[in-house]
Amino acid sequence: MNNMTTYDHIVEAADQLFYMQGYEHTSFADIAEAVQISRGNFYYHFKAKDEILDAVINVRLANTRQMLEQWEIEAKQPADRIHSFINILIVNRAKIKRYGCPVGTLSTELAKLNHASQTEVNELFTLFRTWLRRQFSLLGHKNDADQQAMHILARSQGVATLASAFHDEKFIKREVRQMCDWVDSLVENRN
Amino acid sequence: MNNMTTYDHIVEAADQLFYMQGYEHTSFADIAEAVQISRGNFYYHFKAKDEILDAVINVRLANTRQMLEQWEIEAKQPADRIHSFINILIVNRAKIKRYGCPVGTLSTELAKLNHASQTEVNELFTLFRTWLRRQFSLLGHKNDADQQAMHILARSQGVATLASAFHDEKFIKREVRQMCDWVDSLVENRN
DNA sequence: GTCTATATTTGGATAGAC
DNA sequence: GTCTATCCAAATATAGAC
Repeated sequence: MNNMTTYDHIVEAADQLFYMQGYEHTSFADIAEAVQISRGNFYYHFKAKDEILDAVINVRLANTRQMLEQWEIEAKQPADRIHSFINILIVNRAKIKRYGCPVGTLSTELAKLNHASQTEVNELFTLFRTWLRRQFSLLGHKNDADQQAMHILARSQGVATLASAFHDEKFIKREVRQMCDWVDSLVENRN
Repeated sequence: MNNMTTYDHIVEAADQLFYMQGYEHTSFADIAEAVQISRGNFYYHFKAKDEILDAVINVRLANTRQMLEQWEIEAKQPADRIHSFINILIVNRAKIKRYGCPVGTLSTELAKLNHASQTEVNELFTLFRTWLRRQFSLLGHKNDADQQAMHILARSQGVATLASAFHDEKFIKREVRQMCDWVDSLVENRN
């Protein structure tokens, strides 16, 4: 990946910094230092800070779509696919413990800033929601698939928030197990 | 309540603005306008912005303690008390839909700012956690009372986050009912 | 494409009059 | 206690050289 353009480097660094420090708290100076370019150089690639945010969101959207596709390929059973979703809490637990969920925290911040890109960030949530809904539907829960999707999304968000507040990885593991068990119980109930 | 001091007015306005706009995004100018005082006047009451935050947190801690005491007086059964907790999602649903949970969102923001007052904000979470733990214990779940407390805290947080992202009050009501039912099921299992 | 220099604005904070 | 005036630092953004 050494054929990455400066544009890509900026977006990549901004992505990480927005996650770790928050969008507003991250300055051009911060990003410039991470990418090792001058502040002035930014404005060749972006008109304003908002545009970097949009670029970051678009990258996240693309990555998320790819990840969801991958999970669908890797697991044939919808229950296993939902497990894959729940398991990102485990896979990313180190960062979640420090910075929370990248989607949830950005969504929350932009809501308070009343930022124009709120809708686009929430599209990230919608991506997960729609994908989960389809899996629950395949599981045989056609009537309440969307409600189950929202339910598991919410629980994941809550786990990320509290794990971050209490810096507690064991809590993550415990809740993840509970959620997976709950998904499995849905399968059994169908039979 | 007209015998409130300027100090009180500042803290009250800051409390609301920190909730609605976030801590960092709220400027002295914002608070000054809300309280109708000059910017310079702040520094008679507070040495720095951080001190206003501390004052806000202390007020929230006091209010929370009082609220928890009240719930304990109003309801004799632990299950009903836990219902009272869950029901703040309904009571405050209009604001939650717009700004999320005042505790969770502040905790998340301060974590990203790596702010010195993180610990104090999380004391708010601990207040709820300890109180809930006691109720679950009284319910007969002595062994896993703390886990139940964390579980219901996390679910509340998740509901607040998603309700805010999707601006969905019906979702709040549905999840609140589920949580209350879950608490009731714990009572039945004990018998 | 990238840099340096600089303009502009905002926000936190201080000094001192009233 | 409250105000006005002001300082200082940081942050976004622009201009123009290389």
